[in-house]
Amino acid sequence: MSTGDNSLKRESKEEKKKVSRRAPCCDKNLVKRGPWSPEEDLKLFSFVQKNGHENWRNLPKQAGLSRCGKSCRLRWINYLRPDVKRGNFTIEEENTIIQLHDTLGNKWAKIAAALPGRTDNEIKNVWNTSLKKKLLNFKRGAKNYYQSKESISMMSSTSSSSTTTSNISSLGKRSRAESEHDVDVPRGDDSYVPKKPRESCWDVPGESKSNESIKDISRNSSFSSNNSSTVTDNADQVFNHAHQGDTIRSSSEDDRQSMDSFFDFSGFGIGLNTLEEVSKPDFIPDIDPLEFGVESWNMWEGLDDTLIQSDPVQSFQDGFDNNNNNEEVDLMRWYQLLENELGLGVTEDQNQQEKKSSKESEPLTVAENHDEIPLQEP
DNA sequence: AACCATTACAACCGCCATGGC
DNA sequence: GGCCATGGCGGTTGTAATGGT
Repeated sequence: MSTGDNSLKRESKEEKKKVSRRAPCCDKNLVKRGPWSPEEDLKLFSFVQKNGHENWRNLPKQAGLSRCGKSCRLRWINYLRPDVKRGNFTIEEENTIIQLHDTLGNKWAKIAAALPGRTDNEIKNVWNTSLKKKLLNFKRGAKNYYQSKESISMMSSTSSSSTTTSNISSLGKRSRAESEHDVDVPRGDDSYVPKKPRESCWDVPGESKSNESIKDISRNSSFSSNNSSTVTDNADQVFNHAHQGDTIRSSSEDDRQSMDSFFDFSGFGIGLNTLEEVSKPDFIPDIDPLEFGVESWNMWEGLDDTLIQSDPVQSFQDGFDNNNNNEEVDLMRWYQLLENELGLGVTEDQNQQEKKSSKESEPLTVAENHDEIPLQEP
């Protein structure tokens, strides 16, 4: 076959492709785009409540909206639908997302199916803007922790000399260059702290997002009634109510913040195979945080933040030195659990031996080396 | 106060799956 | 089986809000 034939064939194929290419669902010049106004929300909400949504393509026309049907559908599903749960994600929900993402990948719709009231879009956003980074920090922390731990073991077993100090530093510390080459971490440092989430235009002052949204109003005021006047009246009520809008602090903000501090170890955590975009050094233990379950996460959350965030190695050592403190005992147990999970476990006997040998040889204690093993960049 | 960087989230885009004809 | 319309999904973008300097 000649090259001319080939080009003809290719052209006809492309032509066919061009011809068969579906026309856009709506004329972008004729439909409105961008953020939805309260009036539009009101129209859509009222219409769907009254008539349902059998055909999204025709809906805008029937509802008096100059929007693409697809846009209406999205707005309804992601925002106006009565059973959409607003507000911040709970720890349990975030844990579920992490678990499911680990097994399903970016199957947001499937993940959303496991979280009633949450939309795939919302979950996707939370993952991309928050959870992914938190887990990244968590993972990075594991690296620091185990590096530090490793260096302590080395010191103990070799009756370290003064030269060890610098070794510890180099092992435990992440260089600036290293930090700056990390993937997807804002500001190139280790201190990612999510900002306060933005409030929706429908949020009501003094109420949580989830308490007094348009959806709840609809539920509480017989919005589902077939009586059109009732629908309209209630829709007006929604409209008026919603536009008292002012920024508020959601009731679950505390949950969010505690979760943030929970995750924001800024250098303490565990490996995750869910973050495929993160290049993993071989020596980083790659365990699945999902193994811990909600109870374990909650236990973490219950721990003193300073214990977790300031210096896990210190905490680790303190655990041996002060077993009377329940929290520290728990922490110690958790570390052991973690180590066992990682297959890097230091057994109880080894711990005792290590402690003993370290006392005998009197190396620099972790406490003394505190400044030498910074887990956070200043 | 102004500017800039960053974040969170709503919305859009394009592709794919499905079902009816 | 092919075509078409529609809905669903995941990736990406746009932008308001926020915080830091």
